[in-house]
Amino acid sequence: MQQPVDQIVSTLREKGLRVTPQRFAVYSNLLGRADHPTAEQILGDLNQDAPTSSQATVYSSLQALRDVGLVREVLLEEGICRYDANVEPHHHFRCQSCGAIEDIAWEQFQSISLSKLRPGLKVEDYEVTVRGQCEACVTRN
Amino acid sequence: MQQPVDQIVSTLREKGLRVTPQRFAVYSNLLGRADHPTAEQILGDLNQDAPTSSQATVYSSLQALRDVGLVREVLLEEGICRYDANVEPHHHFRCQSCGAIEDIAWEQFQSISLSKLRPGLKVEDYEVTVRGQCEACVTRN
DNA sequence: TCCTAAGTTAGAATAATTCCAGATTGCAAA
DNA sequence: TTTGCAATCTGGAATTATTCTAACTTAGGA
Repeated sequence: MQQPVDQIVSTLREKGLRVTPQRFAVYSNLLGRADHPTAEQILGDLNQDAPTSSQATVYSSLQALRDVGLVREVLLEEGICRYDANVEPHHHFRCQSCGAIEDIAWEQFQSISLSKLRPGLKVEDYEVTVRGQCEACVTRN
Repeated sequence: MQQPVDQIVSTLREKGLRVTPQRFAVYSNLLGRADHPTAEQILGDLNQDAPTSSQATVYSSLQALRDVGLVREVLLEEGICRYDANVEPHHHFRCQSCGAIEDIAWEQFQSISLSKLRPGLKVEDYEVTVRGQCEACVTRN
């Protein structure tokens, strides 16, 4: 998941975003983690050692990244908006016990047929959310 | 979708909830509409003519109803939590243009096979979210 | 190097939801 | 039918997540 600095910089440039230290840090942080953090968690991460970004900046960076399609939001819990730098189509699993979120490969549900949906609807995208218990929680109980 | 008063009352009782005018009103309102309102919309509805419920009560009623499985939340937009009294399994379609939300019958995606998911995961539930444009918006453009 | 539109900031504002502590009430049992 | 009380309701304050504002800073093209 780790990408070299140069590559991140050029990805941002390609999308027409100016590369600021804050914006770079937000995107880079998101690329470097497998979980799906909230804006708050990213902010905490970035400012862990020394203050580098204000909260308004983290929010606006995330919005900018989302607008150009480098980041997508993941809505699985009430009132909690998480972010994901993996924009390859994929689905999500959420553990009802511990809250852990895992990616599910797109191919899992490739069989889905949208053909029988009410005619007139123009489908652009779809996503499957699976809920249950993760391996750790299953064995624990 | 409209249910007789007695039936709503006994449904609530069966779930072990006390039947208060406020709780009844929230559930009844939700049963009577096809859309997926927010807590705020329900509150506005109930207090349209005369004040009947405080906002704290609407929130807590929704929580109580959700806890016993009479209502489920629908998370399709960032920061917006909607409620749905249709707890029969079904999926959702959301129009990216006008924001309209439609139910999709469960059978549409019954073909989904969860067998190939990472072993160890215990699946309890899943839901498909489809995004695109509704008929009205397609024809408008 | 300079210029300026884009980005950043702290702090205030807004919005959604929850908390609180006292008043009320549904309903089970007498 | 009354009664007792735990569950529920209430307004207002508190909390949390997010956005706005207006002044300051800066990335990067010319």
